[in-house]
Amino acid sequence: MGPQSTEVEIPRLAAAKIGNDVGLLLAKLHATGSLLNNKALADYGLRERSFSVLTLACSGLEPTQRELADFLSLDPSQVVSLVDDLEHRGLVKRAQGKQDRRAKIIVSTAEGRRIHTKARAGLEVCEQTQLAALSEDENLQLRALLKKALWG
Amino acid sequence: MGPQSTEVEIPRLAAAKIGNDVGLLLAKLHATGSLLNNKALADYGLRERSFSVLTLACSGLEPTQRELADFLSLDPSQVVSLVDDLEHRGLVKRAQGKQDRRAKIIVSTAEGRRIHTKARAGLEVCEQTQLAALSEDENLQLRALLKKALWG
DNA sequence: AAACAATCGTTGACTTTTTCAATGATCCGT
DNA sequence: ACGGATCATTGAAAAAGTCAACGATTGTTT
Repeated sequence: MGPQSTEVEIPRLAAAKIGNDVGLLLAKLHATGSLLNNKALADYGLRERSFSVLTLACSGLEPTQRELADFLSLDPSQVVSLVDDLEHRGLVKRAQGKQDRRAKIIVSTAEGRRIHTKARAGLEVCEQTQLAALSEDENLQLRALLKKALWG
Repeated sequence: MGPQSTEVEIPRLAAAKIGNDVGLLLAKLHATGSLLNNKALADYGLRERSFSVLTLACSGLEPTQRELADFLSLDPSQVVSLVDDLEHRGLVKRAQGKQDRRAKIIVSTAEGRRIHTKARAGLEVCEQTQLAALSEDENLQLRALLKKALWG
């Protein structure tokens, strides 16, 4: 079958023009990454999104649900589900907004922070696996470029 | 409300650790990009995915549906739907596989290539808009890094 | 050559996710 | 105090994703 490395082989179709489309590249890397991430997070009963919410709840930034929805590109109703789940499991809790009593601030519990620390460790291994083809420098470059593209 | 540029402002939550997660950055850039891309493609009755299929059908690589599914990270049944739609509109057609008569090769029609050329032009404007914060060099770097991460 | 397991595209059922409008509570500007 | 806007929440409808089964065909084993 010819030479075969342990790496993922380049698919024949990558030669097409579309192999340069940022949209497709993002979609594909995101798809494969999500698969790995969700698998890694399953050990802690989390998925990519609930992990994101948990992380932000642990950040000390005291995000409101609206902020979570905007930041994570989710519908507000989806945030309700995610927070419901995390709250039922005692990992986060809803607190009343400080200036705005309509808003609810999501904060982590001690248990939530415990789980988050563990899960994050698992995820970082996972991320390293996904970007194994990149050097340390390139890894940092990629993050920087993505951030710049998003927020200038 | 303080100074306000025409650019997207940096959300408060981007300061969190998760603002460095490759997974989240990919998800977010992909989400905002898809929105723009689908909007741009709507003029031609296409969406991101059908455009991808059409592009590959126009590539001369004669992809099978299985290859499309693998390359685009889709379930084979989703490819069936996408090809059905494009075929009904006369943009692509199914041809019998050459070595393997089970497989079906997706090739573009003249009309398909015509639409594709137009749609691609629209998309490129769109991509440029999305990555406006990046310089020409950075734009190329980003593509290169994404490709390397995917295929080494 | 006959039998067997594996693969391709397709279908249909099932689950999950997304989208959207409506609601009560609260905020803000007038 | 009034009116319009925003927040979280609910529930319903639409879209997308997942998965197992099928006929046709392939490659392999015997």
